Amino acid sequence: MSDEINDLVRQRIEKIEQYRQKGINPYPSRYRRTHAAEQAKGEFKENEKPQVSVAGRLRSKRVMGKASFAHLEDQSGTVQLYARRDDMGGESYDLFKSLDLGDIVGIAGFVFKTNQGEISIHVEKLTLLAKCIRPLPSVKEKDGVLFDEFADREMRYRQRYVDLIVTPKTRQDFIMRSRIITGMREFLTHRGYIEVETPMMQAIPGGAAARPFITHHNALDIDLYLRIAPELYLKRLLVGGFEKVFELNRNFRNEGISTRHNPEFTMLELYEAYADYETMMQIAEEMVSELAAKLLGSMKLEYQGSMIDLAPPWQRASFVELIKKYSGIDFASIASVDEARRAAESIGIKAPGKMGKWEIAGEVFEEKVEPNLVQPVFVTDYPRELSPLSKSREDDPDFVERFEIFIAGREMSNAFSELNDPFDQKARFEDQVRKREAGDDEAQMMDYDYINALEYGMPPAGGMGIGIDRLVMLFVDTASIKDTILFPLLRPEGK
RNA sequence: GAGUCGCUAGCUCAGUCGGUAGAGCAACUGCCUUUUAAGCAGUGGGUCCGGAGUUCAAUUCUCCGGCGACUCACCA
Repeated sequence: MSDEINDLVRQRIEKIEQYRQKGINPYPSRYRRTHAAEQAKGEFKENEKPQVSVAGRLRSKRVMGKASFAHLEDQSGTVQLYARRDDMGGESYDLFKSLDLGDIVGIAGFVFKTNQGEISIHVEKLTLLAKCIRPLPSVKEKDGVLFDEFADREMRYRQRYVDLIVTPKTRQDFIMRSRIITGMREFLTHRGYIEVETPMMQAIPGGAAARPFITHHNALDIDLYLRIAPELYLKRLLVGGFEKVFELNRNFRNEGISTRHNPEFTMLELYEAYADYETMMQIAEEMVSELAAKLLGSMKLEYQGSMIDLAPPWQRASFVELIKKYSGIDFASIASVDEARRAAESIGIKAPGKMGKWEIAGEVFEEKVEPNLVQPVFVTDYPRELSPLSKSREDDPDFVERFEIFIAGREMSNAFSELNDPFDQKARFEDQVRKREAGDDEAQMMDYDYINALEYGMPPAGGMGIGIDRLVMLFVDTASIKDTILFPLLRPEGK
């Protein structure tokens, strides 16, 4: 708790003292309410006085002598309160007048309609439930327009609880996030998937190219890594005989923070035995478009000024052809690394010496292709060199059965037919180890136990990962990933 | 990690070509028994992010530092 005291806080603390002297407990243990605010309004009947009790936070107050209006807010919405001295008694009315914006109160009374036509609660009994001693940002609202909106982004992230109180969009966006996640669970469980939990602390961090966080287990005296992906554990479960599994939880990557990156982020990963990357495309299309239809009421949405149509089928285009289309470079007809480097440099893309041909192609893709991929598209057939866990194409082993989904210029998903050949997988790991030894600290580590698992036989399978935070960004039309994470990582405030 | 911008009352923001600051809302006092960004009258409230330097004088100028936003780099 902050020890910062200003006059406004002091005044409210003094009110608490006054309440206590009058025998009013400013923090009572419980209050039984009969209705949520929105529900209470639904009880209105002409010429009747339906009794309700509600509880919530006082968000506005208009005292007009011996009568007052206020708005009470709970999670369901807001309801206006009407308090009259003659109906509740002087002492109780004085308490009402002394309330501050932000106080949490219980209200018992009857539902009626004001002259202005707003269904309200006529207060008969007021109970203080929690005194708010810190002043809230004084956001006001008329016809859905906010005045003096709480705008300090730093404060909104650091004190998300305040942001949630005063910024309706923040509340709505996180409810949307919850619905998306719930919707995904339903979608997958209805298809026979089971949800599993695999280690977040791993001795060998695998399944992605990223720098991990390191932690230490004291009793075993070993270093452990926070997982960068659950992939290798989920595929061990395919070996074990679970045929449809998913995990929807956090990954941790020790990398930069940006509008699109938070060190801990939420990923859906799913794996299905006897399926392949084509199956994953169908699941992605169906799941995302169904969620949009259900939660947004439309498969079209506006994201940062662009109209995006999520209705299936989504466009499909190969990695190589997209690069050719947007950069003019045809990597399929380029034989040497030097030639690839010259081609990239000719369009202003740097290609450091240790990069291979397809890594250079990856750079060109990021630079020239990604920003153009506004409508949903499956980018297919990645080079094997960039895909150490994907199964090679049978007709062209230099490429793999893999796709990434791009929407609004962002990678939303990565999926492939899973590499289940232990010999091939071991060779790919060895290749990664060489890159690692050459200084690529994002190359993957050898995982002999994973190879061991594959040696028992993993059924052919399709798998997919979907970045949840980014998908939520799309659905709630926000430019920063921080607006989809309740408590994004910020540097601690120095004192 | 680099660059740009920002940090002034509880909140949203003005402002000071260097002479220690102002508005609206919020708060306090008074009036007001159907208001709703309520209204009217009055009052209080600030180490102007921190430190150092220049100066008679720094919130303002310079430098260093802190935190944030955005862009870039890394990445999903």
